[in-house]
Amino acid sequence: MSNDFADRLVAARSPRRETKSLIYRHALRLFARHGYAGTSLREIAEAVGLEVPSLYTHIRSKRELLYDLMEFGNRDLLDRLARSVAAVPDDRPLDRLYLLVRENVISHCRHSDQTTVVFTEIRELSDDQRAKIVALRREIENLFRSALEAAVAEGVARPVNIAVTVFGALAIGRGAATWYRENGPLSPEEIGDLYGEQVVRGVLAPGSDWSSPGA
Amino acid sequence: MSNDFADRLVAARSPRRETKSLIYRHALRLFARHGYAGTSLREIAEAVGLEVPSLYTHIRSKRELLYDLMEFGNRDLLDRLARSVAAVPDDRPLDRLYLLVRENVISHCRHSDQTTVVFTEIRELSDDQRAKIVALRREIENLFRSALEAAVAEGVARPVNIAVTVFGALAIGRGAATWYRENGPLSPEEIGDLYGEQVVRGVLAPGSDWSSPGA
DNA sequence: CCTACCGATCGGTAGG
DNA sequence: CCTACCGATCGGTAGG
Repeated sequence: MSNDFADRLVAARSPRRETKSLIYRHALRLFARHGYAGTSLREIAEAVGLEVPSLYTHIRSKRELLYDLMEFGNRDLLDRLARSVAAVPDDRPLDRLYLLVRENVISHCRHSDQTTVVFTEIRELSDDQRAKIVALRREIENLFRSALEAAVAEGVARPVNIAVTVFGALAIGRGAATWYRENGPLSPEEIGDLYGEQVVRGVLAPGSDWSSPGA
Repeated sequence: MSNDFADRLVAARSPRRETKSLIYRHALRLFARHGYAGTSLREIAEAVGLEVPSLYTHIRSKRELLYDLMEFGNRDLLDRLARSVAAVPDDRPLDRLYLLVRENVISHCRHSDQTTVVFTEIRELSDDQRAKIVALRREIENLFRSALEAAVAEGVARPVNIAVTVFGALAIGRGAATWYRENGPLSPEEIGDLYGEQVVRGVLAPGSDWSSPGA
C-alpha cells in the first residue's frame, strides 16, 4: 500500500522548488503589468497552473510575496551596479559615474518588470518592510553619490548638488524601462552609452576633458 | 408646503459644482497615494463626506473619474510648458530646452499628485481613453523635441538621439516628483535650474558656449 | 443626496 | 496540492 492516501497527500504537500520560482516569475510579470492591488492571487495561481490555496505552500501572504520580489530586485540591481565599477580605479570617478549610469539603464531595460515593481509598489509594504527596501535603495544611491563626490572633489566635475544629480541619473534609467522595447532600434547598451555620456557631460567642469571609457 | 418631500428631493439631487471639485481633489490625492486599484469609491466618498451612490451624481464611473484626472493633468502640464517658452525666440533653442526642463521639474514638484497619477495609471484606461492620453503626451514630447532638434540643426548641440534625450529629460522631472518635499532644502525653481543646466550641458556641442537665461 | 441592496470578487483558512 | 468555504469588500443600481 505505498500509494495510499497519506503518501499521496505527503507528495502533494511537498513544495517543489520549480513551482516557487514559477510563482515568483508570474507574480513579477502580473504585478508589473497590472500593479499589486490590481493583481489577484487567483490570477497568479491560474498563470502558474494551481489553485489559490496551493500558493500558500510557497508564500506566506500576498504582501510577503511582493516584498520578496522587491528585495530581490533591489539586491540584483545593487550587485550589477557594484560589479560594473569593480575594476575601475578610484581616481577615475567620471568613468565610474559613466559606467554606473550605463549599467543602471541597461539593467532597467533588460529587467523592466523588476524595476517597475520595485519603484511603483513601495507604498504597499509595511513600515518594517519599507525600511529594509529603503536601506537597499540608499546603498544604490551611495554608489552614484561617492563617484560624483570624488569627481567634484578632484575638480573634474562642477560643484553640483550631489543628491539632486544622483536622483536625476537614477530617474533616467527608471524612465528607460517604461519606453524601451526589445525590438526597438536601440539596444540597452546603446541607450546606456548615450545617457552615460549625457550625465557625465552635464556635470563636467568647464575646463575638463573626458571621453567615455568604452570609446 | 414649500418644504415638502419632492422639494427636498430635488434640492438633494442638484449637483453642486463645489462637490464635484471636492471629489476630483480627493480622488487625485487618494489615487496618487494608494493607486487607482488600491483606492475604493468608499474611501473617496468618505473623504468628501458623502455616501458612495451620491458620487454618481457627479461621475459616470470610477474609470471615467480617473480619465478626467489624467486628461486634466496632461493638458495642465502641456499648457505650463508651452507658456514657459512662449516668449523665447526660435533662434535660442538651448534656452527653450533649458526652460522646458525647468518648467517640467517645477510642475512635477508642485503638482506631484497630478503627475504621479498621470504616469502610473495609464494601464487602467480603456484603449480609447489611453489613445487620447498618449496623444497629449506626444504634444508634450514634441515641445522638447523641436527645441532639441533646432539646437542640433544650428550646431549648438551635439547630434544626440532626439527621442532618447527627450525621454531622459522628461524622466528627470517625473523622478523629482517622487522625492521633492515642500519643507526640503531646495525650492522647485532651484531644482529646475539645476536640472535645466545639466540637461543643456549634457547635449552642448564641444565648442559651444551657453549660460542659463536666468543668470 | 440618501438607504437598501446586488452579484462578483477579494485574500485567506480548514481540513484532508 | 486539492475542495469547500469564510467574512469582508468591491463597483454599481433601484428607488425615493
